[in-house]
Amino acid sequence: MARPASIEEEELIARLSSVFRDVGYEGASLAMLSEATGLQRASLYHRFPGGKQQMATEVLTSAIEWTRINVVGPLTREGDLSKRLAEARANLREIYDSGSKSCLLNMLMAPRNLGGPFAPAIKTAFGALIDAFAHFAREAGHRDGAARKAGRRALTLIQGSLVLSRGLQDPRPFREALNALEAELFPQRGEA
Amino acid sequence: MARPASIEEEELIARLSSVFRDVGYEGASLAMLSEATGLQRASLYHRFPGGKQQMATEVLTSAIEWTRINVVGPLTREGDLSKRLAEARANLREIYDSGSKSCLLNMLMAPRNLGGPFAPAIKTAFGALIDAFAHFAREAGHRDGAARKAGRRALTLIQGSLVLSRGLQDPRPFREALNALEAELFPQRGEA
DNA sequence: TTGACATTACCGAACGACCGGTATAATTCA
DNA sequence: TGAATTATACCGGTCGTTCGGTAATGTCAA
Repeated sequence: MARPASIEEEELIARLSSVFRDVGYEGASLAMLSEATGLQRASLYHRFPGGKQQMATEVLTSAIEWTRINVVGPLTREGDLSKRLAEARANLREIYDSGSKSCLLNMLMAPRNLGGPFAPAIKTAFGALIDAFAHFAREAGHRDGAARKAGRRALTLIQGSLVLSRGLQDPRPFREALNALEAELFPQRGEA
Repeated sequence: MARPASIEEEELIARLSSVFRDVGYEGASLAMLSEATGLQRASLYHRFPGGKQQMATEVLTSAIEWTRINVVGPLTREGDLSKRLAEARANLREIYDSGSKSCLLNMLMAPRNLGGPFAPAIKTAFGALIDAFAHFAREAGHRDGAARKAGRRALTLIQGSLVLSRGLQDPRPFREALNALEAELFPQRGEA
């Protein structure tokens, strides 16, 4: 068909993702993206005719898909609750490198802060994650309202701990947040 | 002395801060900063010979000072615990506009993600906030280790809720986080 | 097999626009 | 006036983007 790509789509997206996660959308220059991927700027435009914005969009789509599979999946499928939560937690720990890497959803929020091109996707992604956590909490014995609150809290803890861990350069907040998930999602003594 | 400044230092910093909070350091152009302040670029350089970086540094310093006075202060001074916490909460709610505005410390973390020019100040600021919350938790009856953990958790909730509230365009996570502070910092039945 | 040709992947060079920053003249007030 | 402040014009550099061209691969008829 065509000359074999020197870099496959998947790896390409991964490398672009790494840049956007590190420096954000505005901070990511074509020079950086070129260097990170090994492709010249013009070559990037061959793969992504829509330019930088398309790159970020595809990276974002890929990240959301990853979340759907590796977090929402375990939280909402059938099976042992503890195992499912442990799996989601392990996946989160890996992708955030124990808290040293930031969340793409947070890094892409800045551009034109409200109404930016990524805002709808981010909103949907956050919503899906909260729903998944809430579904899990519901299944774990929480009542509806409390389950939704627990879902929001779970995601709040994760996002906040990523901010803190990066700012303090200390993995502890992220680790503590992951460990706290169990207590957050399973009703404790005295809770409904 | 000199011609009366058409805009005072305090207001100037506030307007610069607003831009950096909205679009981050890389996203803030001198054109934006000029328009937000009503000052021409050259005038900004008269006030800030160090350029954009100095503007961001002074904005950051000002924000940290604000935090020291309006959050750390109430949390660590003497007096009724509930009143002090309520005051800190009210100040937080106001500066974050009920969750619709983002945290400067988070927005200035991106530039050269690790080892950036703002990283040390951010680290110190986060540390001071955690210490203040921990001090409060300790005073509220928590034991040392638990108090420090509660301090980290309090800041984690605030930062995470800001991320969520902005991403979801929904003030609820931030409001819930503020409301949760009491339960986080005061030992609950069953806790040490 | 071979040659013609379309398709694809990639790159070098250049574009206009805007970046952060500066020099200098005009303006404004004590 | 003289000092402080602003306004204007400009600088080199980098931004995101585009274009023309080259090399590699695939198709297919001869």
